Amino acid sequence: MLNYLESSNELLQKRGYRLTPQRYMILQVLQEAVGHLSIDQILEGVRKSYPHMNLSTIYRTLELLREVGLVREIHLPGEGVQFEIFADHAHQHLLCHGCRALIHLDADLLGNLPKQIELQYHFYGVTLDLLVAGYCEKCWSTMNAFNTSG
Amino acid sequence: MLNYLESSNELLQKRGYRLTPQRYMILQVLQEAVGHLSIDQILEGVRKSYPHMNLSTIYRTLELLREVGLVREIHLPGEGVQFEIFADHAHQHLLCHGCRALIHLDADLLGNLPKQIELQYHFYGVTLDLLVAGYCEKCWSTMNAFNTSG
DNA sequence: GTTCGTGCAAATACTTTGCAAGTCG
DNA sequence: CGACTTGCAAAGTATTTGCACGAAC
Repeated sequence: MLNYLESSNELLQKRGYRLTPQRYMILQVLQEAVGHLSIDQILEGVRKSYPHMNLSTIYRTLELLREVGLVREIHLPGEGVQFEIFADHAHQHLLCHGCRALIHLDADLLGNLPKQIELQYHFYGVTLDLLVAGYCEKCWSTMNAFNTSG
Repeated sequence: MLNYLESSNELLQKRGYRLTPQRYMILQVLQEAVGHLSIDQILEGVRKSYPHMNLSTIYRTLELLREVGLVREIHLPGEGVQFEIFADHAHQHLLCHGCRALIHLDADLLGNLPKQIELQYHFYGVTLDLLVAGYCEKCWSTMNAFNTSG
């Protein structure tokens, strides 16, 4: 997928930034990842090919890439920040409050909501992030053992 | 709303915990708040009536209350963790990547999705959190000034 | 008296910043 | 040369932990 990295380069240049080796490597790691990565995972990933990579460079780079719209950050309860390539798809997670199990939902649950919101609120390039949190069967019964009077 | 605090007490007791003055105050502050509060806001709030309140007590208490299901944590891009009384309503935020403006959406955008998910995934007591992120009109044009070739 | 909870101080973890040196246009 | 970047070290924040003391069961 050189195309992606090339177009990233263009975008950065237009904003007066360079696609340095470090930035390139970070984008590459993010791109090759299936989902979102934590700061540490990114660091690790880059260090496989460039052991010298510095943590503060990661932070600075991610902030830059976020600002120009190449990556986005994801927050999930109980976890640190994570990052991923900015893509035009909805995120849908199902989280159990009890055991903190996290499931990715694939079904298209949100339909044409994005369009609807763009029109209604004059927002553009919107992505949706749905977090469904509740209790899985197991944790639910644990909860209820305490909740029901008696 | 003494009822709420009383039932919190019951719940805690059942799990072998006590509703100490500190915990009581924290719940009270959260309850009186309109929306979600940051750790600092909670500390501040409690200190109005009890200047001695300690930060680590806040952390420990929130973790406890979260675990028993009385409060929940909320993460929004670019902000620290926030907490609120666990209530059975959906959160819907609209965030601008550019200026980080945050808008609460009131409309009922998600319909019967909760029920649907409970049935389909065997999760219970689910709440939904929708984060719609995009660019507001102003930031969108700024972006485009850079994005369009030329 | 034993378990639970708090305050305080110290330890960790996470993130940002300042600066000297290197790279690219 | 001048603007942009990085690595490193240091400074900041945020969060967690250990422990002695006090309160509740």
